[in-house]
Amino acid sequence: MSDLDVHNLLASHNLRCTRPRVKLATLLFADGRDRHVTAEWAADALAKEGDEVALATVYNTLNSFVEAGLLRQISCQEAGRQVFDTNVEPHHHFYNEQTGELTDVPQNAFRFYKMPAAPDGAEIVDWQVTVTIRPH
Amino acid sequence: MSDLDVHNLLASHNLRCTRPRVKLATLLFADGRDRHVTAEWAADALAKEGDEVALATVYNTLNSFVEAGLLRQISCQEAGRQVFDTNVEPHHHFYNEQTGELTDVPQNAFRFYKMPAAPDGAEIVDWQVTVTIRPH
DNA sequence: TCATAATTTATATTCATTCTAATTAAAATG
DNA sequence: CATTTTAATTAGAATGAATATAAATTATGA
Ligand SMILES: [Mn+2]
Ligand SMILES: [Mn+2]
Ligand SMILES: [Zn+2]
Ligand SMILES: [Zn+2]
Repeated sequence: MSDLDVHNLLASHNLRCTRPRVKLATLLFADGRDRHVTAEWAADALAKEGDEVALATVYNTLNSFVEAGLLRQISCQEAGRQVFDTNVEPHHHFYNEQTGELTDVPQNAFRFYKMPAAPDGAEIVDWQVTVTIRPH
Repeated sequence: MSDLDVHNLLASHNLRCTRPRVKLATLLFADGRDRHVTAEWAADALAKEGDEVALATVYNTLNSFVEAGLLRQISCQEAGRQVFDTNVEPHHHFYNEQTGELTDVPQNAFRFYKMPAAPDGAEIVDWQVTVTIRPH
């Protein structure tokens, strides 16, 4: 993903093109890989490249990205810290209980022939599976 | 669940029978209902009954109950606070996105004919589904 | 270029949770 | 029952993640 692509990505999501946003968008989206990151991880990764960004700005930016639909906030495992997922499509996760690492599982890796009905007065809007795995 | 039952429950899990533990065990297990509670909720509930217990003790006790297998710690939704589940059997959850409320879904409410294989070098130890629901 | 509104940032603040260390209480022992 | 031992409780301090504040900076477009 080129500088221009990052610029377009931000612009097309109504996000002003600022240094912290360009750096973070490049870090998170440039290679198209799925990532599950914390604010601290992102701040450290930028710092290692010499691109210091205030931690408050990292939080602000990640939250803006969520609001813009570029990131999704996930809250499975590791209670106590927010994790941001670069994959905003519906999908599931492997959770490695040794390392805490999350890995994507495609939506269609599960096929159910029985699902619970929604409780009265409610509708199902989403479902996601967390598969806990253990290295052996 | 009588006082004696609570005493036996604690004793059989190698937990000394202290006032905070009796109060919390009664609050959480006496009526056999499934509950998903935070430490703060439990502390408030005890205080309302006139059974003040220090918040640190509530945390200590809930964590002891988890270690003893009386509670399970769940970490879906509402990142930033621990939720303790009185149902320690494998099961799934409805998550009401309006209220944040969690409701149990029995393990057998899902039947699948396709599940992902575990990644190389790992085995699947557990899987759980969070079904997000919205009142309509 | 200039004006305006948005963003960044250092810092303070909030909130959930854990830690510390002194006190209290439960169980075990004689 | 009295004593000893060991574990649990607690107030208050400390930690750590995340947000709020408010002053300085910057992006954008007029
Ligand atoms: Mn993912
Ligand atoms: Mn449950
Ligand atoms: Zn740009
Ligand atoms: Zn008892």
